[in-house]
This record gives sequence, C-alpha cells and structure tokens, in this order.
Amino acid sequence: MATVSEILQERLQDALRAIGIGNGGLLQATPTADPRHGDYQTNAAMVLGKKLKQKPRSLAGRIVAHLSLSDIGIAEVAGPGFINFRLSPDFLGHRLHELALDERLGVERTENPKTVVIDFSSPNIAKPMHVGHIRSTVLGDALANITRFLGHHVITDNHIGDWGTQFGKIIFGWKHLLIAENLDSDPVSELVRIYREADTAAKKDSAILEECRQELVKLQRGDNENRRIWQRCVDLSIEGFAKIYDLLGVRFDYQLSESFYNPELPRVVQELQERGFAEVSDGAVVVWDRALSEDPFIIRKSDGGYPYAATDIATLQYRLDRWRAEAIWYVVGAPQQLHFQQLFSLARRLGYQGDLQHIAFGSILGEDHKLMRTRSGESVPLQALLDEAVLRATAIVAEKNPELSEQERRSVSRIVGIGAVKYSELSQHRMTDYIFSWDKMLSLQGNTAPYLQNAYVRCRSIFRKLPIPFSATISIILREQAELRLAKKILQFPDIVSAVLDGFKPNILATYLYDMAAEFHGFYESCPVLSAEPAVREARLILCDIFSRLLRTGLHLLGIQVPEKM
RNA sequence: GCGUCCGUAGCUCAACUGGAUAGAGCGUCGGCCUCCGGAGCCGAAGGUUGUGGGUUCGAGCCCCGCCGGACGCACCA
Repeated sequence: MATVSEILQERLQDALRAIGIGNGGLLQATPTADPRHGDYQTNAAMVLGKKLKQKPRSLAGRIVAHLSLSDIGIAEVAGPGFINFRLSPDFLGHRLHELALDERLGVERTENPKTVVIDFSSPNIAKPMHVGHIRSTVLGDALANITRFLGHHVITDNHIGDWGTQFGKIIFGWKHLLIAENLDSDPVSELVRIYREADTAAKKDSAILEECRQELVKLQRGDNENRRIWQRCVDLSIEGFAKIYDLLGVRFDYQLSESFYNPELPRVVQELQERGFAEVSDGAVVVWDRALSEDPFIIRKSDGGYPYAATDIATLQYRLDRWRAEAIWYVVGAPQQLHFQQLFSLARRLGYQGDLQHIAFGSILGEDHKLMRTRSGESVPLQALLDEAVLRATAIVAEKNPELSEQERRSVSRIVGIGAVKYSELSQHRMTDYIFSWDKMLSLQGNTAPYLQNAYVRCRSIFRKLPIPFSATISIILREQAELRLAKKILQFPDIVSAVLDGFKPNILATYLYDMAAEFHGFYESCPVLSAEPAVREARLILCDIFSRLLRTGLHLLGIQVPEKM
C-alpha cells in the first residue's frame, strides 16, 4: 500500500508527463504545517519553474489542470507557486478502512532489503553501566526495531569492551585486594573497587604499576591463571548487564566482544603495512589521514599492544565478510566522532563498500546543566537509575489508580517507569545535550511516555465496555472535524516511520505519536463513541481501534510497552 | 591553536532536510465536569531563532565573519 505522500507524488509525475516534463527529479509532497494550506503540499512547481525558467504559478496551474485526483480530493495553486492538496472525507474513510484490515498499519516492507549491522550499547567489563550507556542502548534498540519493521535484515551486536590495559590493574587487584564476600553480593561493584584501589596504589608506587603491567603482559600472552581471572570478570559483568537488558527489554543477536577479534589483530596490522596504508611512527604503527586530522590513527602501540582502532578494523572486516553487511551503524557518543571519521576513511581507502554511519548523540546533563553525576561526583549507575524510575512510577500509579491489584501495579509501574526513561531519550533530537528530569519524564502532561500510555489506556477502556469483541466491518463515513483531523494524522504513519531512518531520528516518530495522541484527545472530547448512533459509532470505533493499535505499534518500535490499565 | 557539535518563548524542547504567519509542554492568566478514565479539552499572554553579512522567489536550516557554551585533539576505550 503506497503512502499518501507516494500517491500524490505519483499523480504529480503523471501530470508532469502529461504536460511534457518527463523527468523532473524527485518530487516531494509533504503534510502542511498549517491546515489553511490544505492537508498536503508540494513545491514542485517552484523547484521546476526555476530549473525550466518558467513562472512557478503558471506552471503550477498547468500541473493542477492535468492532475487526476477525483478519487483523492482537490488541488489548488497558492502563494508563490505551491500546490495544496485537500483530501476528501471519502478518501480518508477508504484509506482508514484499508488500515483497519492491515496488521502493519500501512507500512510496507522495503523493496530493497539490506543487511544492516547495528552496533550499540557496548559497555565495558568491570565497570557498571552508567547513564552514558542509556542513550546508545535505547537509541540503538529503537533504530533496530524500526529498521527491522521496514523489512531490512538487522543484526544487532553488542561490542562489549572486554579487553584493554585496565585488566593489568584489575588482575593485580583480584590477586591482592579481592574480598570474596563482596564478590558474592555485588560482583561488579567489587570489580570496580579493586580496580580503583589498584589504580590509586599504582599511581603512588611505581613497583605496583610495574606489577600491573606484568599482569597485563601475562594475560596477553595467555597465562592460564590470568586468563581464568579475566574470564571470571567477563562472566560476572555480563551477568550484570543481562539484568539491565532484561529490565529494559533489549536483546542482541550477538555479543561479540573485543577479545573475539584478538587473533586477527596481528594480521590486520601486517596487511595494512604491506599494502602501504600504515607506517611506523615513534615506535607505533599508525595510519595517517592529514585531510582529516594531524593526529594519526594508531593501530599498534609502541609497546606492541593493539588499541581499539585495530579491533575496530578487524570487526569491520568480520561484519562485511561473515555477515555480508551492507550497512554498519555505530550508535556511539559524539566525542568519538574523529575516531569514526578515521575508521570510515580508512575503510573506504581499503575499498570496503557499505553504508558506514556513526550515529552520534549528545550527553545527558543534570539539573545543574553539567554532566550528570552522583553527589560524590561519579557517573550514575544505570541499574540504580532504572530502579528509581520504577519506584517513582509505582508511587504515581498507586496514587492515581489505587484499585489495581498488587501484581498489576508492579507490572504497570515497570512499563511506565522504564517507558518514561526511554521516551525522554527518544523524544529528543539525538544531538542535543538534554537535561535529565524525573518530574518531566514522569509527568502525565506533555510529550512523555506516561501521557501516551494513558491515551492508549483511555482508548482501550472503551473497548472493554463493548458487549461483544470489536471487529472492523465495512465502510467508514467521517463527518466531524475532529474525526477527520485524527484520520489525517493516522494516515501519516507510514511516511513517518520510514522518515525516521532518514537522519536516524526516532524523535520524529515520538513527536508524531504525541501529536496524534493530542488529536485523539480532541476527538475523544467532542465525539462520543459508545452513545453514538450505530453507523457513527461503528466509524468511531474503527478510528479508536486504529489509533490504539498505531500508538501501541509506534511505541513498540521505540522499545516502549503499553499497559491496558494504569 | 585546530577540529566537531550546539545556541530558538521565563524554563525544557520541536520544526518532516530550503517553504507560506517559527510550534508544543511546563509555568502565568481565563474558561469547560448530569457524558466512554478531567491523567483531559478550549482560549490568552509570551520571539529581531546569539550576532553581522551573503546566497534566492523564500533561510531557524545553506556559505563567510564574530560572540558564547560543550566536547575531542599520539599510543585509554
């Protein structure tokens, strides 16, 4: 099923051919910002007028005269040469009926499915996940859901940081500072503690620093004991991550960690040297790209170790070779932009095909407008943050709806609390540094998850009052302004979903859902459903049915659940 | 110093990739509950889009210069 925009664009192309303008390039028909300008508009006449040196208004007039739109609505020329479209109630009713019968709500699968690897979350072993990981995790998951929904073959891969110089200190700490009981009760905290203490000790005592280095070297050479300790650290940490991913409802197809690529690193560096892309500089092996930066891309350190640049190249090769990836998207914070520019630039020079994207995002700030920290100045652990979200939601739900059973309240609180955190990320443009506020994200008013979830619940409660289960029947006749407005908004859904990937901006889906919920409330206010006469009631029930399914689907694409009551 | 990102209502944020009179929420002020969940709806006030130029039918968006902020710049990831 073509989207409304696509239908209008096709009709435009037909009209252009009719007046002898064959290939006008890509035409756009978009929803208008102001209802006085109709429902959709195109600036095709102005764009083409410039190209063909014709007056935009008269060209627009000729286009309109040749537009065949009787089944859709009407078109008119306006302003400097816009063509405005108004959709007829018949057309809206017809489309709505189609959506009612379509599980995918009008969203077609792409005709060109691609294999897309999405790399996100990527926490580090022996460190707790903190607020810095939430954006990557939530954004990556939402993009994966949407990309998959559009029919692409998506592979999600959690590239866990399980290798690196910190392990010298962790192993030293494990051997000298570990407290077994702590490891049982809260393993990740204990790993953090021994790392910190070893780090402090190493700074004060160069003998300890040297010992840490030796532990690292032993690990890298495959020493049995160190290898075993490392594996324990990895296992314990991954268990901790899994609890958080469960709570968030995020899953990965793969969790191939950095160490997975270790065996490939010498070959990677050697090949780059042999092919002339890498050279030795100050004892390190580096790749220069002066056009990008005066700083080199270091693929082997002067001590022989391999930094993550080397791992990233090996990872890239693996994804291209093994998975036949046509696109690889990295959902990683903005500070690493240079790294990815260097990586992608090298990949292109090596002749690697594929759509490589660094999907960058801004930071989360506290209410003081500075990077979000705990009172003691550390980054906020994600587990604690999510627990607090659920706790706060529990209090709100208990107050607003005391009639829920204990079990319902627990389930709803989790959906609301986790949804609020996710939505506050996703409703914002990904590049903005945004201010974390419990009160705002859990507010029942405004562009928040609880507001949307409540709109869903309100709508669903209508269906609970029906004597028999609802099923959409025949035709739909819409007359009221509020009905028509809601219908028009609903029909934009397929265009919006695909637009999200154009710039990787889930926030436009979020904003759309919010706008639609606002239209629903207007409709709900002025158009009684259950008490309406049968034909009207049927049409309104269909509107409600599509609205609730669409809201649920849209939120699911964002990784957010909806409760039936709250 | 070089590079990247950002600057929009008192506050928090949008603006469908260059479209028409820049939109929401919070806060402020004023209306609406014999009616499906008022967790809602309707209305008012609030702006020289940091600033100065440029490009064109048309700029919050593109280009150049300033001002202010965040981040990154050789062996951490």
